[in-house]
Amino acid sequence: MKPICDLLEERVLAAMAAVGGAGAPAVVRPTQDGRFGDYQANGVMGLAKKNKSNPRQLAEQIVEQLDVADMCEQPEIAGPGFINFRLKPEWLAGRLLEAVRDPQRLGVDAAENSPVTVVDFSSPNIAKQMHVGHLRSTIIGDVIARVLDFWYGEPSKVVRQNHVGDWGLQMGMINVGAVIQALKNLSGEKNVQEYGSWEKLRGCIPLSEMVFNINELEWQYKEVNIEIKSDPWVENACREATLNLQKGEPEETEFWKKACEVSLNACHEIYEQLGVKLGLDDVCGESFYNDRLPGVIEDFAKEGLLEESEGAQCVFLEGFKSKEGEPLPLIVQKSDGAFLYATTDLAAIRYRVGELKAERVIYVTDSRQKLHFEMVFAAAKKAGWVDDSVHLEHVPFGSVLGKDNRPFKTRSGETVKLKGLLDEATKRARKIVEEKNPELSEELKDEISQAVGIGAVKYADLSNNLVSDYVFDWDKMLAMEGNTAPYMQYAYARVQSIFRKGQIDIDELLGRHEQLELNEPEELQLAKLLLRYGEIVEAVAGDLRPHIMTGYLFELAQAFSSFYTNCPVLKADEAVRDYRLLLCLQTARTIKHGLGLLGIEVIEQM
RNA sequence: GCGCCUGUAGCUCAGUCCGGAUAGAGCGACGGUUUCCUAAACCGUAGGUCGUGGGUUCGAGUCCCGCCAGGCGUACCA
Repeated sequence: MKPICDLLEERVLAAMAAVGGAGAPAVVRPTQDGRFGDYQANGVMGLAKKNKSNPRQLAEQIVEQLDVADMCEQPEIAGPGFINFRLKPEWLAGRLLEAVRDPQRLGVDAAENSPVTVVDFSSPNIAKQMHVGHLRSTIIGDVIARVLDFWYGEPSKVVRQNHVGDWGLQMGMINVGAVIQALKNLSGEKNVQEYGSWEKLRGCIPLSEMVFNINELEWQYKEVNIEIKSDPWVENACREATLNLQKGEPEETEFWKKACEVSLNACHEIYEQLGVKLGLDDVCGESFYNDRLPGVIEDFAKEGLLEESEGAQCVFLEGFKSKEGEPLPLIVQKSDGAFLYATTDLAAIRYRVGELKAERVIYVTDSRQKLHFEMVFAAAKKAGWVDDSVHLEHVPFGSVLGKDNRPFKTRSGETVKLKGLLDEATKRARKIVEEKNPELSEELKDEISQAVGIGAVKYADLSNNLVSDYVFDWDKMLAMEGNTAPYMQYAYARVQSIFRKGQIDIDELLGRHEQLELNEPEELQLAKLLLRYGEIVEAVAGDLRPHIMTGYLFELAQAFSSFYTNCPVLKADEAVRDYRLLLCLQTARTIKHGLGLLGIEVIEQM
């Protein structure tokens, strides 16, 4: 089904063309105020200005040409030249019925000619547990992938990429850390200073026999950082270990593989807990691009773009300036010969465009990396690796802040681990369920607290405009009132309880109805909102801004709550009862689907 | 210094890309609603120099220029 907005747009355009205004935009929008009808066309005033004609007279001419009698009441001209449309209840009813008959897509058409799209998100580091710093990328990226996947339709054109940090010096560091720790365990608090080099250190313990979990790995990593400060040779040992790994030494490689496995398993437990669709298949980390890095440099050199500056290999791009006003380079190879993240990102672009055949690549990272991506994109274009048919997009987002308006930390100043955060969310939700509905079964309480707790964290994040920072506030996100996950889930549970109480057979209900009537204002309001779902999906897919969806769902849930209190369903006369049941059905589906695109679960009871 | 982002009701924020009608929500405050499908709800009231000064326009929260405040970034971390 074509969105109502688009239908009206077409009709207005046709009418405008008929009075000599072909090519001018119709600017059809939903009205902000119900007194002006449901939709309005604002394009007439612009056209009048262009033609130097009287806007109200022009509007009259256009309205005479307008053919909208099937869907709207007689359009009205208002103010300086707005055309207002009020949709006919019977037309709305018919359309709603059509949407109800499409349980898969809810009457939302898939986009045409959608591009193969890579969504790069989450990107945690090996050897460290995921923390709040990964929260936004992970859930926003997941939402973008879900929305585009639905909007693009079958077959899927969305490729998820988890660009994990699994290479570089930190890999050597965890290796050194693990050995030091193992030695300490064997010989008490013995000082490791005597070893003096990686060669001696690694000889003490067979790397392949080491066993560790993610907590140990992380702790060891921190310990190494401390050791480096007291024993300078440790830093060299880390470099040697890293070098051995890069050379493919079997022992270091095996250790590295195990560390990756342990870390990734921990990440995937978090994804599962969060309900994020990101699998091991989607992992394509820095190490993957390792042997493609020299090629990046070579190609820049071939294109004549490579310049040496202060010992580093750089690409200079127009429009980027440093502090001193000098040209700001994109460094692709450090003076010591090592590659850095710009190099890896460039190699990744080439891989995605060249081998994954991506036509659109979306990077979901915090806004501090904006400049980095601007430069990387510019460099990739300058080198000719991407042409104008490929869209590289950075979706920047703000930080998660604590109540003090500073980056979110624990009381002792540590980074907040995602595991603990999510567990606490569920725990807090559980406490509320216990208070509100102590009679539910334990199993149900668990299910509810899971959905509500995790949903609250995600919803709170997604309902903010991406670019702004937001303050992490348990009480606010778990509140039942306001634009929150629990409010939305509650609205859904209330609809479902109607079907449960009335023992409604949905197939039978659907089979029984060839028509639908909308009479009460609450019914009409609900129907109009339900029919806007497609417009919303399109807007979210187009702008990549999930809060458009949360805003819509909130409005929908409010409209339903109002309908629910004012229009009894099960107690209504048979015909009215069925019309209302259909409204309920579509409401439930839309909330479930919309929350689904946001990666948030619904529950049948709460 | 330069660049980017942000500044809208007591608080949290939509609306700014693409200019349209009397600037919208939620929370909090105040008042009302429960013999009735989940009151984790609903209905109502109060509350705004849209940071600020200019400009463009029939029309500016929205576009342009200046200024103020905060955050972030700004050559070998990611």
